[in-house]
Amino acid sequence: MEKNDISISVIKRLPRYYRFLETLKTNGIVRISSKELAERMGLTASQIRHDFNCFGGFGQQGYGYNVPELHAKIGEILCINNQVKTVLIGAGNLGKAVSSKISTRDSGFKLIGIFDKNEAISGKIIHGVPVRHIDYLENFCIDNSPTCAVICIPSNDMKELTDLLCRLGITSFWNFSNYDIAMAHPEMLVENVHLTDSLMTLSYLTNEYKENSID
Amino acid sequence: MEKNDISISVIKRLPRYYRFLETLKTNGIVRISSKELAERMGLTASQIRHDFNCFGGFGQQGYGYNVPELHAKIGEILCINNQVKTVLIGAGNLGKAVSSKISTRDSGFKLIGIFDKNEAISGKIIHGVPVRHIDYLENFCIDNSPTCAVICIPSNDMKELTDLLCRLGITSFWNFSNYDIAMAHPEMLVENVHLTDSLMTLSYLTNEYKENSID
DNA sequence: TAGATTGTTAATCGATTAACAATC
DNA sequence: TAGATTGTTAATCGATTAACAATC
Repeated sequence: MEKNDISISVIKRLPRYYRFLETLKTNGIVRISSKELAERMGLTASQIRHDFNCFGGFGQQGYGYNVPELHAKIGEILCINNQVKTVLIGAGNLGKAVSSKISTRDSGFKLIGIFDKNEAISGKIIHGVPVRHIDYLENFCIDNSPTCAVICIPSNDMKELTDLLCRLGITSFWNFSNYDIAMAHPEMLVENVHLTDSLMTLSYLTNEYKENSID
Repeated sequence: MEKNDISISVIKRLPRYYRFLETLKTNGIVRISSKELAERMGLTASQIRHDFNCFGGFGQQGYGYNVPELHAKIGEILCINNQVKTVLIGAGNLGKAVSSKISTRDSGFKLIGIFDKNEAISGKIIHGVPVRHIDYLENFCIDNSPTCAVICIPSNDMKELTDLLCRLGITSFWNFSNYDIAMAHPEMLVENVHLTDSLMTLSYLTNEYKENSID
């Protein structure tokens, strides 16, 4: 099976496998069976074997999986060691919080520019990168060719901004705004983090739970 | 069909419907058909009718759906007007960013306490709520009975913290840490926001996309 | 070899889509 | 009434789980 055939539901589970295997590795655990991993992660052994098999059998019958090997393999699939050039738009609290995730070693991304419309914070250094005024975004992109943009500003004026970024060579977005980039630019890769949607879902579940408790 | 029978995949779509209908309402649009809504949202008309029908038919044959009515109905299902008493643990950049989401009118939650282990920021006011030292958490919960906790601190020491919060009457978590609360406390409601997982998924997709472009 | 555990196919389950009768 | 569009059932599609032969 080709790498490109891994279904999106499997891909969404890879980061959790990766993190979990990292913990096992740190604790010096070298081998694990699908059964034990399933118990620890709250999945079925069947699903784990099915998932791992999507990208080539790395287990050994009668033994299980080699933890460091599997961990490295998943990291490779996730391209954790790449350094995709990335710009951050918006240096408020959310932007600052998010910048530390991008700047983590092995994030797969390299933060090369930060932009904000607030002139008062221009020149401030965040994770080694100076904040520039948003007016410098266009020239910066022409000079440095980032391919990923992280959006940490409100949805107003997002149409102009994303149109500009797409023209300037951005191909993927980590989007924290409610603006629907994927609808406006179907050719772009967009990973959305909709905090308000997540909170609304929790609201629904919390209240449903209460109702059920009463019965 | 009972409210409790709405499947999780439908629930996850409700906030987006809600936001979309809000925009339509703001623009003075009163009626919309499943067909048009589908085109605008990038879904199928069939799915929209199926989804809306889960919580009772609110459309009218030959007419479509009444926007303000549907918007209000979904808000009601999401319990957007509730005021679930909530404490925030961690007042760093992420905590501050997240506190503004909780404090939004119609979030369904009410921020009543903020806690941090950094004594230097004790007494600072965020969205009208003072930051307290984490040592005061226990007594605060005994006095004020919050039922939801928002976790914006690293995963270390999370076991002790979540054990404490569960003992103190917390029943739902908005979890930004990598600690697996749901595995440790299966009886809790947990909505996870795993930023690193989201970024890793984007890393995979970005690199897969590049490979395909070359071919 | 015997026991353990994978890889892989088939069966099941659930979610999405298609179709169309009901009805505004 | 005729046209439009829903509500709802059936068909399809895809993801998860079960089963077991392969094999370490």
